[in-house]
Amino acid sequence: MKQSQARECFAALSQETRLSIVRLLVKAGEAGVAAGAIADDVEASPSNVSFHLKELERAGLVTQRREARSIIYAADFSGLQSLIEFLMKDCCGGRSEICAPILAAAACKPASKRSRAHA
Amino acid sequence: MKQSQARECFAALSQETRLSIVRLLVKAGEAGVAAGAIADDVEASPSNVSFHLKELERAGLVTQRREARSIIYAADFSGLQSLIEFLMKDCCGGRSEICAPILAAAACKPASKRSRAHA
DNA sequence: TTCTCATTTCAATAGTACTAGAATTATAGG
DNA sequence: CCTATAATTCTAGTACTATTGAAATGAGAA
Repeated sequence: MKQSQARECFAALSQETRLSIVRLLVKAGEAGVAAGAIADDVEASPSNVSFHLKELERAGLVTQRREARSIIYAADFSGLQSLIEFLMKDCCGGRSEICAPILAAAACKPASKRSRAHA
Repeated sequence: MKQSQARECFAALSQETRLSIVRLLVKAGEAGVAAGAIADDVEASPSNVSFHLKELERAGLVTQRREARSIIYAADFSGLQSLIEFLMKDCCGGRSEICAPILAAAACKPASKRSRAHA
């Protein structure tokens, strides 16, 4: 990923409504969420959500597909991967004992912030 | 990390000069870089870099310490950790087979984009 | 103390992004 | 074909953010 593209991704994520949308879609996974349902969830007008979704798509963070009358949006996990990769690339001059725990902490946790799993 | 704070982080990273600074400091690791040297590296005026460093500090992405006449800035790796954690939290409804490879790909690679290590 | 270097603060300007509402396009059903 | 629904596009107004250069601050050296 080039720096200019990473910048666009961060810009996309720097806006309240858009960040809420991405978080919603990250939770939703591959199933995705229809545009209207997204607007309900983040409590914004349809036109406003449409504007932000286009922005997120341009940044490569979400994908869209039509399903009957609805348009379903889903997080683009490969885009997220590239972004994190870009941010941490060459970190610490390659001393992985510093950055390894950072990524370990980010590992997929099922709806609980604590490390003590209670599922 | 709260959403508002994550938003500030992304906003901080969404600006060309600031993103260059963070990448520089991520590479530099704990040793850090003096403000003046940062300005040279990213090719911006001292006052402009100072403005951006303050912004990055406010977001919790860099730390500063004084060393003689210079002020040394370093990446705040715990801040970066929290940010990635926030972005990927509860992802895919807990189906780690989807998000695990994302984080694996982001693992610390010593200055080479390819997986074939040649150090 | 006085001088010098490194960095920050300040004030003004210019550029960019966000929001809301009305009109438009696209799909499904009667 | 005509109506209803889902979503997007367009336009205009408002607010925020970045940049620049000059002046001020703070730390060390003579």
